[in-house]
Formats: sequence, structure tokens, C-alpha cells
Amino acid sequence: MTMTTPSRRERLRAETVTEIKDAARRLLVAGGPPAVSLRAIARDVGMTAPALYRYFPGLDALVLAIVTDLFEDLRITVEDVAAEYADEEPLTRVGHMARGFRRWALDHPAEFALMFGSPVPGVTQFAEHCAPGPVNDAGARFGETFFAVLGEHFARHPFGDEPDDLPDPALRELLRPYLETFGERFPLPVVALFLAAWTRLYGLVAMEVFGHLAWAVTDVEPLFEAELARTVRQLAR
Amino acid sequence: MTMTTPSRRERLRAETVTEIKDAARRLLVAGGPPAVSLRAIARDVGMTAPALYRYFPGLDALVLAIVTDLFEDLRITVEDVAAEYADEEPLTRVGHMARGFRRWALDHPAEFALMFGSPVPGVTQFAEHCAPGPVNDAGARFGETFFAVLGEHFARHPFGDEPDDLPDPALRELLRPYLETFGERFPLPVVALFLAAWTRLYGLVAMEVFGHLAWAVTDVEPLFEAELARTVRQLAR
DNA sequence: GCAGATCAGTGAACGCCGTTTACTCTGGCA
DNA sequence: TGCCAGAGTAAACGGCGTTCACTGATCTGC
Repeated sequence: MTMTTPSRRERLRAETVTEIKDAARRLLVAGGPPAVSLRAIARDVGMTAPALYRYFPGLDALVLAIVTDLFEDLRITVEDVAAEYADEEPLTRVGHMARGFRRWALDHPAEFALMFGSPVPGVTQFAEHCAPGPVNDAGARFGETFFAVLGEHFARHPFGDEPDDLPDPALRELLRPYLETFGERFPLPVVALFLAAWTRLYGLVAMEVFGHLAWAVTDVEPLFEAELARTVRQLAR
Repeated sequence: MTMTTPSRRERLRAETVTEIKDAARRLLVAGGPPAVSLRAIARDVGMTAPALYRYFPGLDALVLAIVTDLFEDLRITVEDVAAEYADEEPLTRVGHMARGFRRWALDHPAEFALMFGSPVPGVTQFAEHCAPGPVNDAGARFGETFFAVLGEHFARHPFGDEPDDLPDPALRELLRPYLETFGERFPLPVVALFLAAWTRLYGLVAMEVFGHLAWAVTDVEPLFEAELARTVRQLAR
């Protein structure tokens, strides 16, 4: 492969890129998404702001690169959890992965907001068109870790095809974006069920991280566990 | 009540305040939360930016006032839906209210992002402490519209107290913030169930509005209907 | 070994932004 | 009529993203 010695210049350049991203993540953690500014990053790495344009075409692209890295981080975290419970039932493992997701989100609220919050204009531009790009690839790899374990489950317990709400062709058209990325690995109703599970997980975690449940509850964990149990049970049938 | 004639000056002042808020909402709709800036608002109403400080102590306060208004708008929308189906079963009505919520969110994505998205620093400061204030009051009134209909249901179909995951005192401590605001109207497990339903609704709608489901699905509505049916069924037992 | 191209980085500038300060003007009230 | 609170302004500060013209250093081909 193209593993030629990276020519001093390229090596320095790569080091600078990671230095820039590190600074940006420090700022993100310290002050949330709005604290990530070109000028602050430049100050941190000891450069002037325009110099950053040698490495990224603008702030949006830099933020996008960071989001991509974060998806990779999150994926690895969740995969580690999955590996930790490798000898459990697949669905049990999915439960632990969901807990790992929640834990990561609570430990990294600013990063979570950047990845899953209301899209900052600019990030939207890139992501909304579903254009194939590094960030979508990273997101797909993240989804893949869940699909892999789910695949184990449905290999052991084939899906008894219950009648679904939607006729198959309609469901197929509905799930077209998913099918284009992940292909035909599960019965369509299973995919729909998984999406429901994912939105439940997202809803609960996002509300907790964003503080939108503080009006109701002192601790979200029992709610989370109850909902997780219900959802895994539903996934099991 | 203090309904003395509002003294010309006060009347003009009130008009200016609504003019400012209208401009802010126009900007919000046109360009999303980041487009709401004091200077842009000032340009719109034909003033200079510092003049706005005669009406609001700063941008954050202005945004907060708008969020409060938006909660009221949303509440009225949902209540109108509830009134429209006044002769339906309460749980059927809750379903229609959920649809009304989704419809409003899709029709007002920028407003939804401001109210339910990742908290902009500043809005957080006020809201996170759960301090009693206009925005929390408006949020509580919004919740109240759901509780009212839910109350009808449980008046007709008393809750057969099934064993819950949590012992009662723990559940009571868990729900302390809720109980402090809304009091003791439902059996605690019902409240927990309602919170689960609310987070499901939020998760689905937020993901749709924020475009976080575009990778999977061309149209979220069937997913929404399926999840809504499951949730109402669960609320019914 | 050296000329010329490429690249990293700077400084100044433009037009945004929120906010503060000092100031002017005007409408309402005693 | 005179005064004063309140509405509004202009100028300024510091921060922001981005562009442009420019300087050195470094690598490349001869």
C-alpha cells in the first residue's frame, strides 16, 4: 500500500493536524461547542488564525473532522463493552452496549451535543444530504457495531415472520437509505424494530444529557434501566 | 387587579417589546438559532443594538423570553388538537396530541431546536437549575395539557397497581422534582410510564427534526405511527 | 549546488457579533 | 414652565470567521 516514508514535511504536517484537533477537543470539553473557535485554537497551538487554513478549509470542516473522530471514539468504547461481555447472550450484550453509550454520553456531554444535538448550521450542510463522507462512514461503522451483535441474535433465533404494519414493498422503499448503506442483512420488520429501539435510546440519553429531564427526576438511571428492559424484551420477540 | 390604564408610555413600550420579539422570531425562522443576534434584530426594528438593552438585559434574556412564548404557542397548538378530538377516548386523544406535537415540530424546526435542542450556553444557565421562572412555568403548562388528558383516562380506568421495579419510597425520591411541580395526581408507576412515553416521543421527533434519521429512512411517519401505537398500548395497561 | 516552486506562517483588514459607556433628545408630569 | 426619567444614539472594546498580500523556509529538478 502507499506506505512510502512520509517525507518529513508530511510528518510534521500530520503532527500539526493532530495538535490542532487536540486543542479543539480541549476547548470543546472546556466550553462546549460554541467555545470551539479558530482563533482560540490558534492561540492554543501558538499560531495565528489564518494559519489554520493551511490545514482545514474553514471552521466547519475542522468541526466535521472532530465529529468524525468522536464517532470513532464512541464506536471503540461501545465495542470494548461488547467485547467485555463477549460470552453473554447477544441481546444482553446489546443492553450493555446501550449502557456504555449512555455512560459515554454522560462523560462527554459537549462531544455528545456536537454529534447528536441540534445540528449547527454548517455541519448540517454536509450531513443532511447523506453524502458519503468521513463523518457518515464513521457513523455507519458505529451503527455496524450494533448490527453485528444483533446479527448474532437473529442467527440463533430466526425471526418468525409476524405480520407487519406495512406491506413489504412500502417498507423496502421506506428503508431505502438504510438498505443502501447496510444492505439486506435482517428482515425488514427487524430493522424497523431496531430503529425504534435506537430512537428510544437516543431520546432518553439526549434528554438526560441536555438536562431536559431535570424537571421530573433526580436520577435518570432507573428510568433508563426500565426502558432498556422493555426495549430488549421487545427486540427479543 | 392592577388594570390601570397603561399610561401611553407603557403602551408604546409594550408595542416595542412585541415588535422586537417578532423580529427575533422572523430571524429565528429564517436562519435558525444562530441567526438571532441583537444587531440583526435592531436592524429589523430600525434601532441600534444598544437600544435593545432598554427592553432586555441581554441577548440571553431575549432568547429566553422567546422560548417562553414558544412553549405557550406549542401548548395552545396541542390543546387545540385535544379539543378537536374532545369526544374521543382520552388515550386516543393523547395519540392525536402526540401527532400534533410532531407536526408542530416539523413545521417549526428552528423553534423546536431552540426549545428542545442542545442547550445553548446561557439558556442552560437559567434552565438547568430548575429555577422557577417564566420558561419553566410555560414548560409546566405544556406538560399540564398532557397530564389533564391522562388524568381523564386514569379516572375512567383506575390503575391496577402492578408491582413496580422500584420500591415506593425510592420512586418517590426519584420523582421529587416532578412531584414538587405537579403534585400527587397519579400513581407513581404511572408517572414513570408517562415519562418513558414522553422520552420516546421526544427521541423520535428530535431525531426526525434534526435529520438524524435520514441515513435510515425516507419518511419517519410510519416509524412514528408504529411507535406511537406501541406506546399508547403500553400506557393503556 | 543551486534556481525555482511549494508550503507554513504572519499581519492587516473587512464585516460580523455582544456589551458598556457617555451622551442627546423628547414626552410626561408636577 | 421646568425638570427629569426614559428612549435612543455614537463610539469604543474585544472576540469572531475569513481573505489577501506578503515573508521565509523547505523541498525538488536540473
